Amino acid sequence: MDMLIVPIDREGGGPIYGQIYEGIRRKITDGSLAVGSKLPSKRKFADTLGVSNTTVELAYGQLLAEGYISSRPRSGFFVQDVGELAYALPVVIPAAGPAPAPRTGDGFRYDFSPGRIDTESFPFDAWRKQAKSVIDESSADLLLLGHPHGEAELRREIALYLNHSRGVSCTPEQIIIGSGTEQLMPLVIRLLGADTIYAIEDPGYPLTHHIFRQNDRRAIPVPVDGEGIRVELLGETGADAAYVTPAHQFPTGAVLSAHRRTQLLSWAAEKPGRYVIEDDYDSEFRYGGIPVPALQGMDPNGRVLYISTFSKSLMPSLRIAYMVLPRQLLPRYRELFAHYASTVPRFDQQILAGFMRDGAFSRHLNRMRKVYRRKYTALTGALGQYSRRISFEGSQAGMHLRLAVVTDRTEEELVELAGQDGIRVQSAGSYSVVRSRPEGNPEIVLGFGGVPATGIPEAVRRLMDCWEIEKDGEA
Amino acid sequence: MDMLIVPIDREGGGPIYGQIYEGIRRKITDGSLAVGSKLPSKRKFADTLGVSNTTVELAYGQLLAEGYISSRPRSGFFVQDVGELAYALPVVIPAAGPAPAPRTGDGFRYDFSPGRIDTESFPFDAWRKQAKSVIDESSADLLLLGHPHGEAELRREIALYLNHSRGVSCTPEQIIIGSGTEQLMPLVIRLLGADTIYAIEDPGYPLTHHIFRQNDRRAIPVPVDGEGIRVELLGETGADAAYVTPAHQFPTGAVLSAHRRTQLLSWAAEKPGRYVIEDDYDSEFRYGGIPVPALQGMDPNGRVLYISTFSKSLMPSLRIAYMVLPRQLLPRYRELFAHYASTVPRFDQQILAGFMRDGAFSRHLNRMRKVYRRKYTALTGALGQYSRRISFEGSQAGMHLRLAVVTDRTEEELVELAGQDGIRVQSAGSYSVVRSRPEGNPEIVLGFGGVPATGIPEAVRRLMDCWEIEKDGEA
DNA sequence: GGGTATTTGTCCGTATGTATG
DNA sequence: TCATACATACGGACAAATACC
Repeated sequence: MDMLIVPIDREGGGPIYGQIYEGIRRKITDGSLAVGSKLPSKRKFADTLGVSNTTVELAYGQLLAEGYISSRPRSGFFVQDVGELAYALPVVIPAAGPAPAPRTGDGFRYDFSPGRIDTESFPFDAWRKQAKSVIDESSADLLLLGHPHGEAELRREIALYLNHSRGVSCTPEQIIIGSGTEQLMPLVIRLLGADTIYAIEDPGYPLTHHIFRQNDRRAIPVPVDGEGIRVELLGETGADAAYVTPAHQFPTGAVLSAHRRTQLLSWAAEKPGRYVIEDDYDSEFRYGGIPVPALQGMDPNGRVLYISTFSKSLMPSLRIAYMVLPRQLLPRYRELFAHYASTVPRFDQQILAGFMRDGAFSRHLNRMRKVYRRKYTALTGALGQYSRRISFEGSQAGMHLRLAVVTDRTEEELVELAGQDGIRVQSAGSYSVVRSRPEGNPEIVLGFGGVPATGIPEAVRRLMDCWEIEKDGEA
Repeated sequence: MDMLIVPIDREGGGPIYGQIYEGIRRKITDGSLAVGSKLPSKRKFADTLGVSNTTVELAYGQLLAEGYISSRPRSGFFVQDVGELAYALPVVIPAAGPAPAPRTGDGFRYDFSPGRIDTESFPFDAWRKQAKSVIDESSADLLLLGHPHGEAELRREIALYLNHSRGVSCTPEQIIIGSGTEQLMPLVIRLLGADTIYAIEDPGYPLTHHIFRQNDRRAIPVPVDGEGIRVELLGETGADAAYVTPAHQFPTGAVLSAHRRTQLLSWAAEKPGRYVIEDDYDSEFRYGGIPVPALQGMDPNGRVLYISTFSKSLMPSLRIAYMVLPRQLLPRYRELFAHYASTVPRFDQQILAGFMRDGAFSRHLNRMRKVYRRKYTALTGALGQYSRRISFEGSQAGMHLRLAVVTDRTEEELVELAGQDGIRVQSAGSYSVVRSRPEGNPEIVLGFGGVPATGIPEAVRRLMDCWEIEKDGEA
């Protein structure tokens, strides 16, 4: 056997044993060391390399643990057959790139995507405090699975919040914590059975439509007007369940009118097995008028499944949402999903529970209401200067606005033009289920959550410039 | 020398070395450790207790200084004759602490449920370190949604780990991070299309069967024997995809034999559209023989979907799992799930990525391997004393064992009897799809992950007592 | 071919640097 | 600064395997 050498860098190369391990591993995987061949003995190799035999021992031990070599006691170490490496070479993974791309909104100067939130006013300190306290006080117990419906502490805080602030009437037992609408909705779909037909808002939240389709459920689009979904059309659809966003319809921004609310609840009560799925995704933010209480609280019959999320009110990356089930559905839910564990990490649930318990969540909401109100007024103010060509409905809520633009261009062209100028916007048409607007003006959805209030005037000016829309007084 | 054990409390029990010192001192003074007998070597003891060499060294140094033991260089430490010196030493008075909450796992004294892990050896410090660094350095950017397939940093670390520790050949682009098998499998099911028929192991992992059923997919049970799933029967099933646990079959513990691996991969390659779903849930833990490389790495044709989780290797409550998709399925995956966001909080993903990058994960795995090996040997050792009535296969892997018990009782009766005595066990029959064992001895699955090694002998004794099974020598 | 010297893996005690709080 | 814990590295003792006479 000729002499095996691996280069050793005693300074910056990391642990010596690691370098030895790595050198040998490479020689084995690239075939320089034949299967079955004997490695130098620990002592010999240690002498050759000028290190102690324990160092070599550590390296050999590592290789042994990973199955690259085998040890025959008092004989030596031998290269193992690490498999048919001929056609399954380990992939070389590039070193961790340097700066992970500054992420300036994917290259957009202003990003009006709905779903983006304000990141400047997040109470990092309060959140960190909770996180540290949860992590520091974490007992071994927190490693094990928690309650399948979510941590009791968090469900309690959510129940308190819902009762006080949203007019939702529920106990912690009715609450199911999940990772988001896209995770909770399939559960709802299975809970309501395979034969249920759903009515959905058109235009509406596209992800939900997607979910119905992917779960092989029928979803009938029902038109939306200024008062929200046209409840009077529900009867014709043959639907058993209606998915609605009463507080602030997406994307039109309409608030479901009181009359239609009553209508909707009566529709649900008419037949056994009918349900309303109330998605209350951004109800926390209203900038004028009275807060719209949840539909769920107006329903004496337990026909409303209430579903909401912390994506808008805290951060999208947290991935915590929840739903409130009517009591009569609980037994069936438990039966169906007896084997399921909660999909949300317990640490995060505990952090959030603490955050709410401390009152940090309500303080945060109060602050954010002001922040978003400023953005809202800045946006409506800026847009108001173009009222000859731009119209929008001011529902004074949420984090998005829908514009109608008087122009010859199509929605797609407007989106494209804005994009070329570094401004991301979405066409309203992309949220339509039934594409039924070749006539009428093109419409654009502006999500203002992620745009700094100070930048909004400029953003609007650039937008109008690139769409060649002049101010009311000009031209 | 039989194993010396001292209880260690990592949280409130004060310095570890002090606890070790105190434990040994007591054993010496009360005579449990005979004069002249050899203490475990520092390394061995450190391994046994799951602490570092130096920690034991401190304890031994203290005992040495106080004359309880003597050191013979390069031989070991030996118990000195301390005579009646014992009671002259200061007595340690236990801190007043509030009743330390027995926490006996839902009222069970010993919980042999599979899926439970060891919580005593979790590296809280390393985890906390990462968590704090992520939280402290978190920029506002981390509040927004991340990559839908999971954080790039984490996918990179997983790819590195899989390539060099599991023989899985993949790049980060192939990896999808999810909240668990129950969240990832439905994606797989939709990815492979509505018409796919699945072959599943019988007996097998019940949750997966559940998922197939709830997603309206056909799943054909295929029997499992000592070499794993009977691949030769796959052809008859008409299945297009096979869900298997090759590294350590659940619940039988069988390792899929080399021959069947080849067979399985050829079966998959035979027809276009055939796939193998490899669930590698607890492959990290093998206590003897060579580590079984993943099937995925042996497959040149891209027919294996590899799926695994951190539930066993870190903690179930973290809710992070991942899958590796064959390259040719990536376009379809992106198309189908374009609208989906990752369901795992970004904070947790970043923490885990840092934990892996630091090497803390591999260290943890190495330590846990030792911990579980101890439990495994303790369990097999204890059970070995009842070999006339109890048989089991020692696959030297994973965190569970399957026993066959010679008795007139049914599996249910055995489970019930154990439960009455505060011991939770599961019947093997509960994992069968086709109930086909009225004949034959009842079988029990013991998950030893969550039972302290020190308690295993007693747990087994109690179990045998309540089942009225006598030791080999007795009766 | 049987005894012996050497080689070898394994296990051991020890020392130092570092991170953390 | 100090206590604690760990990773890394050093060199020696031991017994089994091997090579050699």
